[in-house]
Amino acid sequence: MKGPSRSGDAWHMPVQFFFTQRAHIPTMAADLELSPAQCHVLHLIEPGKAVAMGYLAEQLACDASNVTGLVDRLESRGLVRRRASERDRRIKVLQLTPAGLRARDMLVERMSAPPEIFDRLSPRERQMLVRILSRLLG
Amino acid sequence: MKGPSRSGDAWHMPVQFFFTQRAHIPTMAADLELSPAQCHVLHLIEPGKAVAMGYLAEQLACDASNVTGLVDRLESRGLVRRRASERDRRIKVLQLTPAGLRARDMLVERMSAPPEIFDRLSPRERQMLVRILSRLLG
DNA sequence: TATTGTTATACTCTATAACTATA
DNA sequence: TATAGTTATAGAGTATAACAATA
Repeated sequence: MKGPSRSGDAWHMPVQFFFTQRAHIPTMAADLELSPAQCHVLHLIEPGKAVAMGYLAEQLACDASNVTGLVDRLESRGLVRRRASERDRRIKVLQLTPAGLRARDMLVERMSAPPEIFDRLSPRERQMLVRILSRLLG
Repeated sequence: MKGPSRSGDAWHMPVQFFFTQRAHIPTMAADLELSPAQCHVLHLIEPGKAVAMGYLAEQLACDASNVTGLVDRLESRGLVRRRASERDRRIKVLQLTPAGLRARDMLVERMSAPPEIFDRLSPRERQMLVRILSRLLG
């Protein structure tokens, strides 16, 4: 593919980037003995914070029943802890266990620097990438 | 989250970007009556080109048996065509049908400009994004 | 004998619908 | 009555192992 000339081509590049990244996930996840969906859940639970099941369903854009199964498996492996909220006992809140935090750290580490291609960016390009992606993420 | 100060933080932004994009896929795919995996396959089959099943397994980083099922479902919906290669009849090659091409075009269109946030980038930032992602993709 | 793709099997992911507990 | 999460069920995604056809 030639260098894009029309400004519209810029829109296609994130698509390419997404699918390329997506292809890396199964192998990376398998190394951590996780599924891609479980990786996504771990990433959504920020260290030291408690999040509700419903929040995960919202962020994953999936049905709540799905979250139940995902959390079942993560909990059975000791990566997250599930307990009823004190304010509203219908709500179940989740927290990373120490093992879950380690898994999440490895995950971000692996995904952050998967191939060496990042080294090919200059410091200025890295800075620019952060700025642009920040704006794309709102 | 504050703006990143250490250079290492730059690595986290693509991770954040990936999972944010991943969360958009199920809804977008459902609108096209496709699964995320089927979207990935369609994206890998470039218009007018024939690709082998094995190539897809390689690009998806998944087992070949998996590709059989994915292609079965895409073929049964008339989005791809599967035939034996003439040079080596062990190899099955795939091509988009006209319907498959339309689906792929809609897919890229939807993923390329999902939210209006792209408008917030200056022309120079867009250009920079293309250049940086091009290098990240090799 | 080696390679490409398929089939058989088992588990995970996912949505829909019905259900339980709490509000 | 409404909401948060679970359970039951079914279809799709995924890996492993055994297999068929071709080379």
